[in-house]
Amino acid sequence: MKYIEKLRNSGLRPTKQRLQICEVLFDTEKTFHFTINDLANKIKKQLNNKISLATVYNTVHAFEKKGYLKQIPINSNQTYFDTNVSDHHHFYDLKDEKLIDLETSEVGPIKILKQIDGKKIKSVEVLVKLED
Amino acid sequence: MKYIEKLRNSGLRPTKQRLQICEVLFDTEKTFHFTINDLANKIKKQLNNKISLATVYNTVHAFEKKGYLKQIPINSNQTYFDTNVSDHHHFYDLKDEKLIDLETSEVGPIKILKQIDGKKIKSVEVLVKLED
DNA sequence: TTCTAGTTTATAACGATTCTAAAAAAGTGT
DNA sequence: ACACTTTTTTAGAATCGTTATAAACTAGAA
Ligand SMILES: [Mn+2]
Ligand SMILES: [Mn+2]
Ligand SMILES: [Zn+2]
Ligand SMILES: [Zn+2]
Repeated sequence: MKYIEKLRNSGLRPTKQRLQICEVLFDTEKTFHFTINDLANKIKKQLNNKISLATVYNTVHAFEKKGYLKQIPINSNQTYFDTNVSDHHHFYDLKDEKLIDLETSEVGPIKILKQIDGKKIKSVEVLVKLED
Repeated sequence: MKYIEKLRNSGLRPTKQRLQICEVLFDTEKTFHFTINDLANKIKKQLNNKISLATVYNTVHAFEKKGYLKQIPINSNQTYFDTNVSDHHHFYDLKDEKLIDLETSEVGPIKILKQIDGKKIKSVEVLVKLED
């Protein structure tokens, strides 16, 4: 299995559950956005297999910490994650409540002209809200 | 009271509670960021007066709908609001979990080179995450 | 195999937010 | 002032996403 090494190198034991979640998250043509609930449902359908919700939470947070997932800063009752961990931005369709990727190359260079003493910039993320 | 008209013009009855919340939110030198809980505490201290938490929620949402407050897109267990309703951006200090304003004039012009069919851009918000 | 630390699991707990329904207040007309 | 309607406030309950718990299980090492 191609994820065993990846997990081992991260200090995460390659358990059956983690490998299955890897499949669902990373064995895809395209990257995607999801909530924990989305993911739990996807696992059930796609793998015909129940993984405890607590494990889904634990795994998603572990993967996020290792940089295999990103959390998307948006206001929602649920937290959104992204399997696209490259630097990029998002459209948020307010009506459909859907996220759409906006690549860095699709946004002109962003100049931050203010500095905060003793702090470094870790990331710059743009959220473009859409209406009809 | 200077907020009576403002509320009436918005179709909101100028109740004692709403006027008091207006004072706390808008009778300040500087704009600020807050959570519902922050606000409830501020009311208690500043006005020596209890307002039901449900009313604080209702009022904040009513004010947001009327455009007197903005919600800040950020991932936190609590929702952050902003009394600065002008178009502007934010730094987020990951360590101190604090928001800092970043004015539009302090960010170079942002070009969005991608369009979504049938949708208009409502807002463009930048979140700059800070680390030490 | 035996041991140990890490992981999974069902379930409880937590906490921010929303809902409920009854009481209070605001607005309107007389 | 009064009667009447509509909006608002309120305490408390309910909801629901997320986190904590603690017991059972498992991976990896010796
Ligand atoms: Mn989380
Ligand atoms: Mn809200
Ligand atoms: Zn994305
Ligand atoms: Zn602000």
